[in-house]
Amino acid sequence: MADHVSTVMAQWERERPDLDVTPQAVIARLHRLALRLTDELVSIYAEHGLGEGEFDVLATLRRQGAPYALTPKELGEQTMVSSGAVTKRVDRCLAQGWVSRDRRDEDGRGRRIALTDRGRELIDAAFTDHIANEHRLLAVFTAAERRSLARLLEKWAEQTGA
Amino acid sequence: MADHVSTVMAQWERERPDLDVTPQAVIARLHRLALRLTDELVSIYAEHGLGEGEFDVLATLRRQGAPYALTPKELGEQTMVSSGAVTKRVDRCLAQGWVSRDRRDEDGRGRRIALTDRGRELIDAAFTDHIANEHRLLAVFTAAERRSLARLLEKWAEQTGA
DNA sequence: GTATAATAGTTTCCGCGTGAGATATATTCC
DNA sequence: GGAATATATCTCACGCGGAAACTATTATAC
Repeated sequence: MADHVSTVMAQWERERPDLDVTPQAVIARLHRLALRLTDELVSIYAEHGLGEGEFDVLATLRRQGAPYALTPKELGEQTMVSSGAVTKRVDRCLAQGWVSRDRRDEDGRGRRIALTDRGRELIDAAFTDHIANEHRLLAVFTAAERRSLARLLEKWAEQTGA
Repeated sequence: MADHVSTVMAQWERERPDLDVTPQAVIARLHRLALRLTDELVSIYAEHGLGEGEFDVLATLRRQGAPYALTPKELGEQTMVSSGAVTKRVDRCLAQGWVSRDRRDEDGRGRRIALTDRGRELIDAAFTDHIANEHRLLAVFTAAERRSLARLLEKWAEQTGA
């Protein structure tokens, strides 16, 4: 039984025999898989009342270690979203009492976003479930396959410009 | 030089030594990579005046072969977006004269979305560039690595429910 | 054959991210 | 020290997709 991407590739080979569409075996599959995995991950976030953006913010702060704080700029760099998105994500976390937002005294332009106790408890619980979920999603693979996949993805990411 | 994901994993190991975060080596990398690749692909679509949604619609119709037509339902299934999104994507393509939308006589509920000549010329040009772009993005890898990566992704997708 | 259910698309409202501008504060250069 | 520039953040209009409600048509049940 051919998967969707194989079918698509066969169609292209018939329609555009002048092109070598073999890259799709990697690129199209990777994108479809990423979409599907995102759905799986998001469903766990939702069990904790979190959207993807909120999870992203809280987890990023949490893994910095005490005192669990970053500037909006750092937050944006680590989570790969625009400054406007950071503001709104933080606004939402703020409304729920998961983070605080203070002016930094060293630099009046800067802010300091920090986890509250409630935020920390929440992300600790959610992250525990999240990791269990990732283990479940990877259960298809042997340890060797996982290493191999991780290595290939790392190599690719590094090339593309980490 | 460690990549971003390695850094993140090291942070989690320090902060949450109770968890085995190794799955992130695969899952987080895959997601970051997918984001980055999407940007690269979209920039080529944009050179042809296409957004991702429009490219998706036109390419899906094109690869069906003559007469390059599908129903909105089929279009939605193949491109993994909601029915509302299909309507709007088709609206946009329609406004540019790239597709037509007719009532199907066998079933008055159904529609038939078909490529126009202009739409076909456009997607043929755009897709040629798109595939060249994918080759460029995969140039990092040896043929064996590409096969290996394709196989691992296929296995995973198949498990997750194609 | 008519009522009911199923199916195909469309519309509407909403949430979220982007990107350009606006604002406030810092820094640099004379 | 003041003007010009740079930096950090926020604001806002916009585009896009999701989900549910709605419309139109067809299929099913009796």
